[in-house]
Amino acid sequence: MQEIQPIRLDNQLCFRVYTANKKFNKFYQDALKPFDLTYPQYIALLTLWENAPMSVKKIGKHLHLDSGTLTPLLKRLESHGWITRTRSPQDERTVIIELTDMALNQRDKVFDRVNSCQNMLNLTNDQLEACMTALELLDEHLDAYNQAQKS
Amino acid sequence: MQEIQPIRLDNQLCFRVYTANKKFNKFYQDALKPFDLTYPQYIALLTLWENAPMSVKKIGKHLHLDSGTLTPLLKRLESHGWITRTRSPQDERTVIIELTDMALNQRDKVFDRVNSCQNMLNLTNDQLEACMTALELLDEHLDAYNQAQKS
DNA sequence: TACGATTAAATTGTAGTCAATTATATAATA
DNA sequence: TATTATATAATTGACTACAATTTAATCGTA
Repeated sequence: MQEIQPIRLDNQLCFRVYTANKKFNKFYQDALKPFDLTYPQYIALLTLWENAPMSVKKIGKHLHLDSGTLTPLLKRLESHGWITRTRSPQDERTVIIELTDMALNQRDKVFDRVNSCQNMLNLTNDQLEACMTALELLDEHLDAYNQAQKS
Repeated sequence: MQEIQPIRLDNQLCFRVYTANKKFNKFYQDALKPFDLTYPQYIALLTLWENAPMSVKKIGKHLHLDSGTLTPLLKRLESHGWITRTRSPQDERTVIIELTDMALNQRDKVFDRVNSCQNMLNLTNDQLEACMTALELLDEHLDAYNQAQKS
């Protein structure tokens, strides 16, 4: 006969991640308030600052988001003047996202603000490294599980 | 003159947490599929299995969720037969959530299924502990920041 | 060339999240 | 006691997130 392991919420790693994610959201809500950006909009801009111009598909690959999430999000960024959306003349299926001058001009201001907020988190490099390592490991194992379940 | 630290998405701890959270969601979507539960519904049940009966307010304190999230979520759990929602006769403002017999009967089956899926993650106790510790630390620092910004 | 498969975005529907407001009940107090 | 303040849920609106479907364009191939 099998012994059932009772599950306590506070012991659960998933709940720690879930909670940390929400607190990070709040953190960035404060950090990004001067720019009227949400966290998902911010990470979309982050990848664009690195790689623009990009197709919606490519952005989705970087952020693990599909068009159901990205299309409205990008329309909001467009209406706020951060990006432009244009169909590629070479392939009319793809939409090319480019950064506006405003987005390029604001980049360092955003970086500056975020960096200074991050400094206020008072995490040492060692602590930060330990967190990154732990999450990378977790990521790998979750990937392996999710991959295995697809088949 | 100040040097601006460029921000790369893949280096960002927030993005690791954001990604891990989504992968955990997918993990639990698979684990909970036999019970037709979402992850937020599952953690609501977890705290109820520990503490029921509970008011909506008290559940919200445990999960860091407000009534805007909980009211519809609990209505779904009710319509699927997991819980009952009744106004307290002592204080008509509060709604008391109780578990149904079905929820009590299913508890061990859910635990069993989740435990066996967690085993498939192949994380050693040491690795699990390291992740928990890292996230607890992160939690504290995020709390400290968010608390400081309120004033 | 024409037709079937594939691909990229957009759309639709369901669910979660939070801020802000509203409705109702209870508590505090003038 | 009447009025004000406070507390609890519910509601509304905006934004994510994802599964499933739809639309349109492109590719492969018979």
